[in-house]
Amino acid sequence: MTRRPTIGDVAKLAGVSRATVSFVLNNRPGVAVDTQRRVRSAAEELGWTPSSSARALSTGRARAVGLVLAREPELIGTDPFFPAFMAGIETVISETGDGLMLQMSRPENEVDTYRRLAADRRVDGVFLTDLRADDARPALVAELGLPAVAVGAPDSGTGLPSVNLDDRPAVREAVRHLVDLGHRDIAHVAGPDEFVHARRRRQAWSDALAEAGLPEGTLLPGGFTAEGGARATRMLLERPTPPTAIVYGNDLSATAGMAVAQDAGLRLPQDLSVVGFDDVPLASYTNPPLTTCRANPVSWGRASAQALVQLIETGTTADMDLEPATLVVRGSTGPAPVR
Amino acid sequence: MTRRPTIGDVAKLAGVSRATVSFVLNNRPGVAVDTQRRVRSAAEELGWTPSSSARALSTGRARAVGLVLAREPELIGTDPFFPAFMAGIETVISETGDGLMLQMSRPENEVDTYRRLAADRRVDGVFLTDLRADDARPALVAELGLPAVAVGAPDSGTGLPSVNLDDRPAVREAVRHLVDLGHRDIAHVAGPDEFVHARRRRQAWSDALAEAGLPEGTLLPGGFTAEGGARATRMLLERPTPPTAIVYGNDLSATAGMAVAQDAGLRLPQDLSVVGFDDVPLASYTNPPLTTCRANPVSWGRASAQALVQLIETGTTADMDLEPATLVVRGSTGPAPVR
DNA sequence: ACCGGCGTTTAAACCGGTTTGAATGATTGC
DNA sequence: GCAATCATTCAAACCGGTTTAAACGCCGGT
Repeated sequence: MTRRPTIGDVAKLAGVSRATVSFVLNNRPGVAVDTQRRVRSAAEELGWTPSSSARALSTGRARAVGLVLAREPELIGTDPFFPAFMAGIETVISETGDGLMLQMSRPENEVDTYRRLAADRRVDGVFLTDLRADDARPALVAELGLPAVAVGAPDSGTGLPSVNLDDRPAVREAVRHLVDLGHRDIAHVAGPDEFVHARRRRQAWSDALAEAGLPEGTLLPGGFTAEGGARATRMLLERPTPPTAIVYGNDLSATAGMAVAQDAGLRLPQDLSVVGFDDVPLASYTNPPLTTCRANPVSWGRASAQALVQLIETGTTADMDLEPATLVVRGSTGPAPVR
Repeated sequence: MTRRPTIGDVAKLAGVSRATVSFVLNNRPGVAVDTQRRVRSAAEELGWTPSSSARALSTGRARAVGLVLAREPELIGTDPFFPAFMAGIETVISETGDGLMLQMSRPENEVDTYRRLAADRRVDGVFLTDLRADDARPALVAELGLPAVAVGAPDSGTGLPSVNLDDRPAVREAVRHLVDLGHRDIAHVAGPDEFVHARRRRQAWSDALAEAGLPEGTLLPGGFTAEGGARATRMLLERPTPPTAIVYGNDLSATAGMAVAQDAGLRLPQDLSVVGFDDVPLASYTNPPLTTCRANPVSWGRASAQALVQLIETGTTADMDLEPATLVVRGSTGPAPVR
């Protein structure tokens, strides 16, 4: 196994200095076209590619961005958001040859994870997802001098650029859809309240009820999990007057809720209407097909990556608002039962 | 914003040379304990952490491993395997402060992605997942001199160390379970045949039928997707004599299949038994709860990471076999209907 | 013949660590 | 008392790039 070629080898073969090779590589002006050709063909012949660590050292840029997934391990696999979001990031950064460093951590170690990411300088910037109401990370990245964009935290006073995709229109639309179908008792099985997006969905549900002139609905925590959704559904169905419709924080808890309701002998949607959130691939294949809200996490990842890259390169970037989530009506919602 | 401290700053503050600081950092023997203390407290005071790029440059080790996800974008979010697998990797590499570089690519660009990963030397080794029957990657990583472990390709002549988790016992168990329940016509809705693991599951199904003295069952492609599972199920149900049980390649297609069957008026499990694979979080909350096969992708990730780290550090590592997948019996399987 | 200016190229310093071989001072052996 | 040994420390080279300031060759103008 022969040592892999360095810039010096290329320079020698092309009969120029290392500086010239570097200039050509970064297509800087002021190199004769003939020289450029010689350098390029020498590089090609040797199969030379610059070492990223050497480059990182001299430029001070790691050419990588970081994503921290701070979820309970058992939740990690259940969320369709992250894979799609990462795919969106990738489309942007791979264009410039940048990399994505992934760190997973338990929520309680999150801060240390960011600290290490910053200390090592393995990344030039990070995404802040799953922002919580009282989140320590904005202050942390500011302290560390680490460029960061907040993903989905528009109303924040974080001082960070943020990329937003509004969940609320879809949820409001869902509630209106149910109201139009005659529902008057519409419950919500929410995600963990510390998450900004869970809270926003809850707020949208609550606002929409008020807009429709309805009293406050029943609210139960579902934790974005199947188990939580199932438990909340059981509790709702045990009430003296169960709701006729339930809006869930995500598809996972909605699907589990549907199963619980059917298990209790209810027919969907005749006896109970159900709405989810996410539009997971399975949603059109549940029985009945799940009415749900669809966002576009790929475009979200793409926009977030663009914002972060710009922030890293220029020092500033504008907030961005993506197309809001929309309602997808399928078979799990229907006219309210007559009591 | 003050420049972040370097090893030189620490050395000056501690009153020693940079070499000494480096020795202390890497706890090499031959430094007086008193000096060690001084260096450590100086580092602490300045909040110094070594720059990973500088380190990478001089040691020639990137201290990161790479994972390439070459899936169709629409499939990326549907597989519970990857997040869990990555979580397992993370538990191992984070101990030593290593990082995980994630690259997503379309299957057709996969080779280029590995090439770039190797050329940049951003990673010290890679995981090869989703191995296909005639896979170009083992030869590629050998050519590139890139350490790699094959994830789940035991029978291969790849020459690569591999970490395996046998799917087959669970599938065989599933078929036996169905046979015990009186089923004689057990179909299989398989994953893409180019994947080694999809093929293995199919083979196990087929072998188990033979072992039970049954004729060959009906085989249909389900592509590991909801849509594919639904379509295959429709086709199976349209047959003159539909199977009384279906073993699916994964939970996603199984769940979609259940919905299709119920939609066609079948009661589960009275009219049709269904078995999935993966044991996704939703599996115990479908209606009826899904009988399925459970592997442990977290431990798989952990073992793969250990193997890769050892391979990187020592140049060799032993193949490893993990505990095979097992059958989890729930409500979607029951006695065969009497015809 | 000399000078200024331009386009092109380069030597050398630098990024922040690691590593080697030698220097230093203290201890031991004879 | 002096050389040999040992533990400790350090100066300097090195990793493979980028960048700056200076040098070079060549041209036209006077």
